[in-house]
Amino acid sequence: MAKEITNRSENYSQWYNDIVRKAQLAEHSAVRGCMVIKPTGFAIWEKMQSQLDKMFKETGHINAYFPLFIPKSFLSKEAEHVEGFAKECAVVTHHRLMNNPDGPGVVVDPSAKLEEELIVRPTSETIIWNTYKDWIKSYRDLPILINQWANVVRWEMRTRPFLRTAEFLWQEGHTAHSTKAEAIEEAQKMHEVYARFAEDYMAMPVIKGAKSANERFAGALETYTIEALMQDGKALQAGTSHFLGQNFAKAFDVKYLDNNNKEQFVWATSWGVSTRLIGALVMTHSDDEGLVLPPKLAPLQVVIVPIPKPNGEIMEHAERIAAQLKEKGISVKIDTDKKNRPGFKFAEYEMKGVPVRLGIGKRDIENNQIEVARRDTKTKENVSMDGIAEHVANLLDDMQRGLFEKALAHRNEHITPVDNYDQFKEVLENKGGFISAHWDGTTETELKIKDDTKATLRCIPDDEEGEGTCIVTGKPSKQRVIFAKAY
RNA sequence: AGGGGUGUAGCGCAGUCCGGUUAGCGCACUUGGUUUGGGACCAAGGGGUCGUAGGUUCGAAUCCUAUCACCCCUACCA
Repeated sequence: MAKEITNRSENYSQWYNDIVRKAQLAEHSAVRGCMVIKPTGFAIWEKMQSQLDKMFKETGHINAYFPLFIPKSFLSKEAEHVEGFAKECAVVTHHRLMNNPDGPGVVVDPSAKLEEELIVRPTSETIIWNTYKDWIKSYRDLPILINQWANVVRWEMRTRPFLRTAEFLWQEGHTAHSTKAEAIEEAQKMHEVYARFAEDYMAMPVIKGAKSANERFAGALETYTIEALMQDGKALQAGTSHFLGQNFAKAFDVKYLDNNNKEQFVWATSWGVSTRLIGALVMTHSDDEGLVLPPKLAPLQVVIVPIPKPNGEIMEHAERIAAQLKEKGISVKIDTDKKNRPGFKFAEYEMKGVPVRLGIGKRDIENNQIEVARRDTKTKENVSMDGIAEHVANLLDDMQRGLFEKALAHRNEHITPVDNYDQFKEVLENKGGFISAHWDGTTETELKIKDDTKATLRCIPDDEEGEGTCIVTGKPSKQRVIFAKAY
């Protein structure tokens, strides 16, 4: 039987594309740069959404929805913001079509030109702060802690499923505060929420830190990031949280009266994660056999395969076990298909990343046992049918932990401290991964490294101490920072 | 955005250079049968505006022009 998925060692990009397609997460659409997220891929997103949404609610946030379209003039109100996004905006210029006077089909009606063009949101700061202006009058109106689940459009030249698409789904939190300290605390709190989600639910270890001035969000004073390492040694920015200072408040004139009856500008944050996390999930855990998912985010956690095929007796046992699993909150499906043979199904479910597969046949029933196969290690064991639900529940926990530990080990093996520029280049070239090095703190040095090596400054880690000297200039450095080639 | 490549059935491809019966092959799909504890086998079927739009020609998957999409390598980005 032909191998359906390219090996990682052969062609990592192709491997990624194969997984996305074969595990039916997404496919290319008729629209340039836009993908169709298929039911399996969307189910993963729904799992992520429901958990994140819960965490946002627990930290006091509520959901709302703002328009898809943004008046062009709004975008230009914050100078750095417009500079960051102007190059990748979709623009709506007309509001009507007409029959083509010169032939078949329809054309844009030239008489229907918009007075002011509309931008399809690349992010919503401007429309939101234009709205907050009306909502905020007094310190009593603050804080505003709002999140929205939405789609955004960034007109990218090169796209890849989930990692970079012209349209993507995300959440964006936008908060307004009366003090600087409170806004910084908010940005850091959400940074922490993202890190916890990545590690506890995606089983994906991340480095928490701040972005350099050069890598900051357009319009932010500080950007906090979680950076993950993919299996090919490249870094992926998995979530960012921004302290926006008073930039947007000033651009949109959002002021409040404090308790001394004095006008003050409002302090802002924004934070977001996107469907890119699905790409991160794929590239963190999957193998040459297909998708591997952490149980907490797997749309289907357990599949029961009757062997060789469903019949009355086998189904009786299968349904009983399925009921026991559901009792414990485990999602389970019995494969009642009679067309394919067990071997085919095994390969199929491995490709799709179902964490646990249970095989039940005549032999098992005679021995009061069940065959339990785990996707992550590809090992099988026979387990007594009594207490099987308990066993599977523990197994899922083990797998969740095991996937994190494995990813963590890989990540830790690929954080390499270096003390001079030659060593930096050598490690980047031959080993890849995160490189921990001293840096003098200037954009100039950062850009030189990028020009020389293509590595970017991923983050200035929170938990790094110890002074040193910059590997490029020899100037003093407050702490080591993380460089890597990135997605 | 620059360079290179590819578009032929759901998927993977041959055919294109050198135009000429009814456009092929493998997998997948349908039906019947035999199988069934790690990707089964036999037989008979169904499925194509050859990416799209023009053009050249008696005749175009094949030649010409335009256009769109995707892939790889660079540049930019969640």
